[in-house]
Parts: sequence; structure tokens; C-alpha cells
Amino acid sequence: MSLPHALLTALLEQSSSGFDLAKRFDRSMSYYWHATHQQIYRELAKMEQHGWIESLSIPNSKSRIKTYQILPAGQAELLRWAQTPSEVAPLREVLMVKLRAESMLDEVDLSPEMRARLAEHQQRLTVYRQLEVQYFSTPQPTRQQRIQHLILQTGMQHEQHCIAWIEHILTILNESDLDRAI
Amino acid sequence: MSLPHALLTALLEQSSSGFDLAKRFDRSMSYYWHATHQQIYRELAKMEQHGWIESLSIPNSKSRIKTYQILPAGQAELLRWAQTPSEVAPLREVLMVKLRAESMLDEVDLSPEMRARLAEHQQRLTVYRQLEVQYFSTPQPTRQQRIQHLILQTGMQHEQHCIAWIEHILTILNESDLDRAI
DNA sequence: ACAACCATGTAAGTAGTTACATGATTTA
DNA sequence: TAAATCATGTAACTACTTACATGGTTGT
Repeated sequence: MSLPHALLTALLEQSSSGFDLAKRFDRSMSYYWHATHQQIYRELAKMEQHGWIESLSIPNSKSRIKTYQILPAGQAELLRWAQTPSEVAPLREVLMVKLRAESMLDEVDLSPEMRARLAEHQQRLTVYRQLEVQYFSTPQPTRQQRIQHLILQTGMQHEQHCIAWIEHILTILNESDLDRAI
Repeated sequence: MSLPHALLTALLEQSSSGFDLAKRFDRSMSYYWHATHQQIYRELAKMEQHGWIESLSIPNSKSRIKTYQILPAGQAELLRWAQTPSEVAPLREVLMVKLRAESMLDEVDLSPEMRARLAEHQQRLTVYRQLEVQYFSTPQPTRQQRIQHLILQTGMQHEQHCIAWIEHILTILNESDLDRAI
């Protein structure tokens, strides 16, 4: 499980409230790790119990905003986790299951869904390209900036890979349709 | 959720026991959908309750083997599901989280883990290549065989993609290490 | 003063994992 | 006849999702 460690990393970069973390996740982490705000709040509460982070609220204020900051134990835990090898996440590709179903059921046509996916991956790629221009155009990037740029580039490569395999399958499937018609 | 539909597809190809399905999942589906035997047994029981499949056991036998076969309602459900568009599965890439942590913590070195992953992806690729020779060398494949071959090829492309991006990151990280040393 | 959004949470449910139990059949 | 493996399951737990609740703050 990586969510607490993703949150520790985010808090190491910048102390934040749960709400801010949710926004930052959506903006800068959602292309390789996704979490809803409910997950984030629950996880932050657990992490505070573990003594990994502490929350500060403004005294004598009606505001409910809690700002979390990382504690030494949290940094140690992040270090420990980063050094421990983790398993390769098993692939879960619905389209492959559907393709296999399609090979058994003649009535199904997956090409509309595939074209919709194609459009979605292309749109994501466009967003990532804009992010790249916006955040990684500095002439002398720091090591941290270069690594974050690398992460974004990997996200872009992933989208391009998805586009490529869907296009490939669409091509092959069209050829097969000729066969099916005969 | 695709597990019941993956199971329906497998049962459409061949009526089987839960144990056989678990083995077939490991062999021919694990590179795009994974399930443990506990999940499979639980799901089969639910599907029987829904009237999608039925189980047959050998009468007057002490054997507990139940052979499941798909019912018309199950085939209809599979068809309905295959025609309904599904969401793109959100990406979950632990290495990206670790990379981002590494950019904040100087003590971490991810290259051993990355090299281990590289080896694992290469090994999977080797297995898939053997499967390809073993199952898809027939001169005149049927439409079904061609689609299953296509699924395997996509799995191979996925492994190659993983190998490529990990190699890319390793290269860039080594360059950065020079920077870090200076 | 009303709407829109900020901010944190509870509750219930689904999906998936891990550990263990149990009895049948096959093999050495 | 003991060990391995076949075959099906239960129980408890963790991760994640979906729907809803609640009250504060900001803008018009």
C-alpha cells in the first residue's frame, strides 16, 4: 500500500491540509496514483495516530482547517519504505477481457469503446503536454525538478503506449471483420 | 468489476470446475487479469445464485468436484457487459511514488529495485514468447485464435514498454547521480 | 441573505488479500 | 502408509468506492 507514503512525500514537499493534499493529488499525482478525499482524510488520521505526522489548527478559530506536517518518525518511515522493494502491480485490463469475450460472441463490436478510449488517452496526453510547458520550462532545473519532469514524461509515454496498442488492435480487428463477413 | 465476466468468458470457452478455472486464469489470463482461487470460488457461488451458471457434480460420488457451465442468462449478461463501455482503470505505479520520494530524500537509491523489476519484466517476456510459439504457430488460425494471439501480443508489448521506461529512468538517474556527487 | 465553494468527516458497501481448514485422490 | 497435490471452502482483514452530512467562508 503506497497511499500513506505518497502522502508523506507530498507533506515533505509542503505541509498542507487534507483538502490541499487532495487537490495536489489530483493535479500532480493523479497520472500515477489516484485517491479520493475520503481515502486521504482517513489515511491522515491513521498516520497521525502512528506519530508520523502532526496536525496544527489555528487556535481560537472556528475554522476546521488542520494543517499537517511530517514528523521525524514519518520521514524515517518514508525512507524505510522507499528502500524496501515492492511487488509489480498486477495488470488489470478490462478491454482484454472484453476482447476475449468478443472472440466468443459474434454480436459484440468493441470498436466504438476503443475509439472512445483513444480519444481519452489523447486528451490526457494533451493535458500532460500543457503541464510540461507550464512547469518544466525552467532553464536550470534542480535535481528535484528533473525527477518530477521525468515522472511526467513517463506518464506521457504511458499514454502514448496505450494509444499505440489500441490503434494496433483496431487495425487488426478491422481486418478480421472482412474475414467474418465472408 | 470484470471478474465475473472474465469467468463467464472462460466458461463459454470450456465448462470447468473452480479449480480448473483458477489454473486457466493463471495460465492464460494472468497477464491482463489476476484472481486468487478464493475470489474465484466466491464469485462462482454468486454467479450461480444469479442464475448465470449452473454446477453439476457427479452423483453417488465422494468427489467434491463441481463442474460449472454457462446458462443463457449468463451469456446474455456477458453480452450486455461487453457492449457497455467501461472506465479506463486508474494507473497505480509504486515506482513513481518512490521516485518522487527519492527526489526529496538523498539517502535513497532506487536503482537496485529498478534492476530487479527489469529482470522480472524480461522474464515474463520470455514466458510469453514461449507461449506464443507453443499456442500460436498454427498456419491457418481461426478468428478466435487470432484474437487470443493479439491479446498475448499486447501483453508482450506491455512488458516491452515497462522495460523501456525503467531503462530510460535508470539512464537519467545515473546522469543525475553525477550531478549529486559534484 | 443566498449561492457557491471550502473543508472535514461518517456510514455502508464492494473488491481483493491472507491465513487457515478440510477432506479426497494420487504417487512414492 | 505417508506425503504431495487436488479441490473447495470459511473467516478476518485491508483497500477502495459511493453516497451523504455538516458547518465555515467567500462573493454578489
